[in-house]
Amino acid sequence: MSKTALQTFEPRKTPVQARSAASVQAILQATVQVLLQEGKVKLTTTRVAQRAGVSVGTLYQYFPNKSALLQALLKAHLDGVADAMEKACAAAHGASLATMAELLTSAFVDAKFHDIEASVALYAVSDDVEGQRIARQMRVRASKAMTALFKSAYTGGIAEPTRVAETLLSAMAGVSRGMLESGVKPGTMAAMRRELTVLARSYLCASAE
Amino acid sequence: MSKTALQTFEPRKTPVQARSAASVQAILQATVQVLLQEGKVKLTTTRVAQRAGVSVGTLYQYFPNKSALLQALLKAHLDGVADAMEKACAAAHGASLATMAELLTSAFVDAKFHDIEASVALYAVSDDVEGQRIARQMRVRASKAMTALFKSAYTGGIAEPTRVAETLLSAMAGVSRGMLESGVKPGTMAAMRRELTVLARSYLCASAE
DNA sequence: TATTTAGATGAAGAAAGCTTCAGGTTTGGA
DNA sequence: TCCAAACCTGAAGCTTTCTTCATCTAAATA
Repeated sequence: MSKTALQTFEPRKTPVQARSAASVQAILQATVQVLLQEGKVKLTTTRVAQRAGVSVGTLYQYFPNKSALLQALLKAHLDGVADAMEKACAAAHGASLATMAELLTSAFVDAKFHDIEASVALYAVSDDVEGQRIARQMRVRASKAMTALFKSAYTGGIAEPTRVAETLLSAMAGVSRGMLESGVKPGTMAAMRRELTVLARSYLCASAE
Repeated sequence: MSKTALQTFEPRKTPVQARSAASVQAILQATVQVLLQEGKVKLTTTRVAQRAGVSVGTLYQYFPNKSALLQALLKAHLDGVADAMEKACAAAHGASLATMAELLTSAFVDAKFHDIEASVALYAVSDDVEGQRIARQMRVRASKAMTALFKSAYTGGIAEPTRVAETLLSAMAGVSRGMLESGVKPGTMAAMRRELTVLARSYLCASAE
């Protein structure tokens, strides 16, 4: 086994006492804060530790390296989104396309805007090579579930369910991103939700044979 | 004036001989290549210069710093997209919503996929703080033009042209990104073009009063 | 209470990158 | 041909960051 190629990203130690669990939480939150306020280029392990109120050594006790810290954060976030989408697909099984559109957009928006700060901050992380891999996994999970859902459609089936699923998912992701990156205002958010529903519904219905 | 705050991003020197113009071109292309093959974290000025076949010193003769190099690349790319969108809006003025949908998606896809390598590579750049600023400027230009276009719609006007413009633009961006980041295959591209047109047309028509 | 285990600390080693600049080469005009 | 301007070079200074580890403190356990 090559020495350099093998790089573990597993946590070095799992917290067993309450004290250390708090440290880990503080570190994760601090990472989001630093990402938002300083940007990814200025994110250093020392700075994160400082803001979390712990020492660098503590950080390295739970995360083997800086990259693992960022990946853990991104994975947790995207897993949440994928979970939400799968749940929504299960709930919408057999419904009409219009209902599917509503449930899917609701689930996506809720999941993505649940922790707005993290969502915004993590865009900076998702473009690293490893970040892209994680994002892709999430897309695969979601679009698989959506494809299966479309096949179960109550009225007029969709000719190319996979393609439609991927397109719709990307579109929702794009619209959310556009909004998150240009600053979310409470009022605008409700409007976006509506637009996204309109978009999803009209696209799905247009895709039905 | 603060010493640190003032940072110029203007080129240090403008090429006047053919030799230097070639160097600049080589550097820009090399940047894309390094970005694609090594990723942004491993992109160093030395590596870029090496791949371009020049020395670091030469690089710094035309770009005041690493950030300026990346920004120049991103700006050129996004300016191209914004130009294309404005042109398409001018061409579609007064047409039907369906025609608008087709012209807008065509323009966007053509511009974005004109230089696929650069498009893919530059996603990694667009998430830096300065990159986001540049991306925002492009979005503003495009959505302004689109808003004006929608107001000129031949049949049934759109109630909230600005919101619809921003939503559609983000959706197109999202779908393109999804495709570019998961690897473009020639066949799939034509399909995506169709899906995007369907999406745009159905969304625009659904948004008409 | 004594002992062991978990957790925390932060100075410092090591590595890497950005940027400069003094000096060399090429080009184009006079 | 000769000179000035444009262009190129790359070793090295300076800074920054990651990561380790010997040492200390707190908690749990017997």
